[in-house]
Amino acid sequence: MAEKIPKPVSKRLVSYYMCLERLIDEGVEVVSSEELAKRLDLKASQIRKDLSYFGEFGKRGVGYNVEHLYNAIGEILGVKKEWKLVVVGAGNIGRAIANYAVMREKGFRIVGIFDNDPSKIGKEVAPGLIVKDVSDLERFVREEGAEIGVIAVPADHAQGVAERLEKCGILGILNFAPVKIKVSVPVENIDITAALRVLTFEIVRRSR
Amino acid sequence: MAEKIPKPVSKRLVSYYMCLERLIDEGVEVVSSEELAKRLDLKASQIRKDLSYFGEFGKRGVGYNVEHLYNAIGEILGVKKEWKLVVVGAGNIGRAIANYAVMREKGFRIVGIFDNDPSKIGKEVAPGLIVKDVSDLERFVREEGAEIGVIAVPADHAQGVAERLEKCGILGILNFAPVKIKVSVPVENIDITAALRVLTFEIVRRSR
DNA sequence: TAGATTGTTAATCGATTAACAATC
DNA sequence: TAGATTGTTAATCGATTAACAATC
Repeated sequence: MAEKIPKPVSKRLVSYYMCLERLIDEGVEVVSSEELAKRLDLKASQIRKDLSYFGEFGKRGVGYNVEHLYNAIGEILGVKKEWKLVVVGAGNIGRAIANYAVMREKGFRIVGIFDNDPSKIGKEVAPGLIVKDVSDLERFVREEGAEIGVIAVPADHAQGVAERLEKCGILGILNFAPVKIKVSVPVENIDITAALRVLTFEIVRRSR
Repeated sequence: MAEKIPKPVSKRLVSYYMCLERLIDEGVEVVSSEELAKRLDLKASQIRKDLSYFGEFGKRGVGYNVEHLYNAIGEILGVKKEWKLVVVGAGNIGRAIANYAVMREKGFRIVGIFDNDPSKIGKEVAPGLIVKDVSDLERFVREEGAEIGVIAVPADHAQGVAERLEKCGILGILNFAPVKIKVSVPVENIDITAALRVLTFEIVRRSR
């Protein structure tokens, strides 16, 4: 331990967590790294290695207690807590996020949504969620103690919004704008157009 | 050349393409790998190496002609063409995709959207886009010659939908459901909840 | 105890980067 | 020509995997 954790581990950790959730639903109580590997299309040794960065969670000769491992990974991922989100941008993506009920179930609660378009401000875009003026962003984030900022504004506004979020104490950013954001807090990017381009590249490549 | 292309190259290729688009907007005519690297936060030698898998695009001592490289990468990515998409699932995500105008501008045209919920079928969810019964999916895909399927259904239906799409000749899948889909065509995954979990993991990790 | 499966080490594999000859 | 920057090789770095001792 105290070893450096390879970057791909975090994504896999999330996939382990989701797989264990499913195993709990199925009523499975104990699972081996081999069985997990089969379900996730990975190597068993990779799963054991990944887990070893965080501790020892299994019983030799037996496997992993599903519920115990699930809780342990949940702890590592910061799942316990309810996270408060603000969404900046009330266009298509912002509104879809605001209405994406699954997030709430998983512990991500949207506490505010903002836009600079006067025709959008004041509108209720999801049950109980009224679009606020983005000029009120900083005050709101501080008062509500929001921790995650979701950027759903056009590309040319994304960096500016990110800097504002960073300054008022946001801990992490989920960015839907197709630009590389430079801030000191962690950023996760979701770029639908980029994903489509990677897909068409793969399609074109295979057809040769 | 004829060398195996590392997996991360495709994502970077897309980022080069987007960066060159911006450079064209800025009126820049020639760019060095050094300048590109600075903008994308990469190493210049990585960019040169990546490009070398596909050919020679620069002039030694000079750099790359922005427009020429842009077109060359566009060719590699399969950008020229207009791609026809069908969206399966007319919930929040499906509808957001249907309304995401940016995609159309980039050459991704949504030709159909499907659901199995009778209360949704027949509704117009985007200008000119009426939700169709998913039982009509196969016929429609074949007749329209749709190439890309977007899966925006709940996790437990995703694999089934994917297999149906595969069978009727879809060339690639963009999957929003939080499950690993097993088909022989290329799949790109977008999982918002998973991205949020990776983000909170990073937040929790840094706070230690 | 015998069989199974973990946790961990060491070997392998793949991707990135530095360095430099080629050449504009 | 001299200076700059590419394309490519070889060295380095990091991640994955096989193998196995530890142990349930």
